[in-house]
Amino acid sequence: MENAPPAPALRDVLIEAGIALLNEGGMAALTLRRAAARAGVSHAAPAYHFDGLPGLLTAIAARAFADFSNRMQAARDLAGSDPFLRLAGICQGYLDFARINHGLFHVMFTSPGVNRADPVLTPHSQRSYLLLREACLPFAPAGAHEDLLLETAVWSLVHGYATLRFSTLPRERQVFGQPPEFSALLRALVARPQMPDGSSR
Amino acid sequence: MENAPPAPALRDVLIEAGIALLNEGGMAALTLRRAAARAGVSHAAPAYHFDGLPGLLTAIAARAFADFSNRMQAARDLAGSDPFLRLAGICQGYLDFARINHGLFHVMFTSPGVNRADPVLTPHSQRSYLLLREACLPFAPAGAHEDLLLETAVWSLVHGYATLRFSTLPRERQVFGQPPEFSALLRALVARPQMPDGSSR
DNA sequence: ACAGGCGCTTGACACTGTCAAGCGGATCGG
DNA sequence: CCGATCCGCTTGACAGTGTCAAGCGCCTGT
Repeated sequence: MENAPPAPALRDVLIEAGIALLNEGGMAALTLRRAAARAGVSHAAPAYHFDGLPGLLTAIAARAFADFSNRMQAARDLAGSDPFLRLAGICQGYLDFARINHGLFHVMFTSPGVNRADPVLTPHSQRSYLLLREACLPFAPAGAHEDLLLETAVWSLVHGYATLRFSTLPRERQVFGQPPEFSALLRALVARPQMPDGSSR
Repeated sequence: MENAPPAPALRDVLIEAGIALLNEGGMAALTLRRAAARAGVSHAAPAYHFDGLPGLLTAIAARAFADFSNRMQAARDLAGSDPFLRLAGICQGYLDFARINHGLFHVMFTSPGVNRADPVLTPHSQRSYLLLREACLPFAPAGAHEDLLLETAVWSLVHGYATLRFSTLPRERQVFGQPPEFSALLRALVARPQMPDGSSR
């Protein structure tokens, strides 16, 4: 009578248990057996819902991309109406997510085992890219509906910055000197006067 | 009498066995026991030379950074004397390495377990960064001996491009449309007239 | 000749992913 | 109301993994 949970609950519980393990102990702590134990089920239960460890990783990546998109979208909407500030907001959401969720970020982009062509995952990752693409649109050459070069440049720049800044290198002081803020890099890349109203920043 | 190998030979053999495993079967194929078997020694031999699996990964990363630097340097020297072409050569070497050596690239930058503060590793990774920094120097504002912003931007751009292009996404057709060549992205970033002789390309 | 240590082996342990078999309860056809 | 079916999960086993302690052989220095 009362609204029964339509989707199997254990599946979601296992995903959240996996994310918790990832946040606590990094990639090495994420284990099918540990996720099962944390969910209070037997050690082989995850194999029924996911196709092995890659399946769990893929499901975690899908959920992570959803949160990732939400964070970018929220930061963009908070930035107001200026096109550059909106794009910078997207990037700030990107970087905040990478800084706060090391483990999830690693699973999403660089962990082997994730099936990045999974039909459940791809809509979420595409939504992330579309948010960035949309924010790049005001800087497209004429009235074009895309600027593949700018998209790729911003996407590469923010992803590389996030990786080098938060993921691979130990803490701060990673390479040489204090690294500049990202918005300065973005401004160096997006300094073209194609804005609709002509405002220069 | 004859020149005896001064350094322990097994250590290097294990490193090369690990690299071979990495190239053949990716990250999942790299195992202490398999590297030992391929080197023809017992399963616990690697533990003597390296501090566990992280130690082997770190040693592999050190050697990989050396090859990485050599490749960038060779591509730069082949590019002639034009500053932009030299910087583009560095980046081309960077991207070629990432394209050809998926596994090593992953170990160098994003694999957990590598001790990136290891005193054997850091000189090699710093040499890589110094090559890029040096190639950025002609574009520094005045006669400055560094341009931290440009360095970080180029480093982030090329690393993000390499990651998104060769590593995370399945094959080609990864995002939307055919991605532009990297040199176009680089040109969008490095379009400032600070060149010593004033030539615009 | 003898002590010592370096380089490696042997054997064991806990832990991992994966598979086959089985079980319990809900659902449904008769 | 009964029995079959099937979903969701458990149980038990297996090979493979990293790691550790103990030990062995050989080479070196004294």
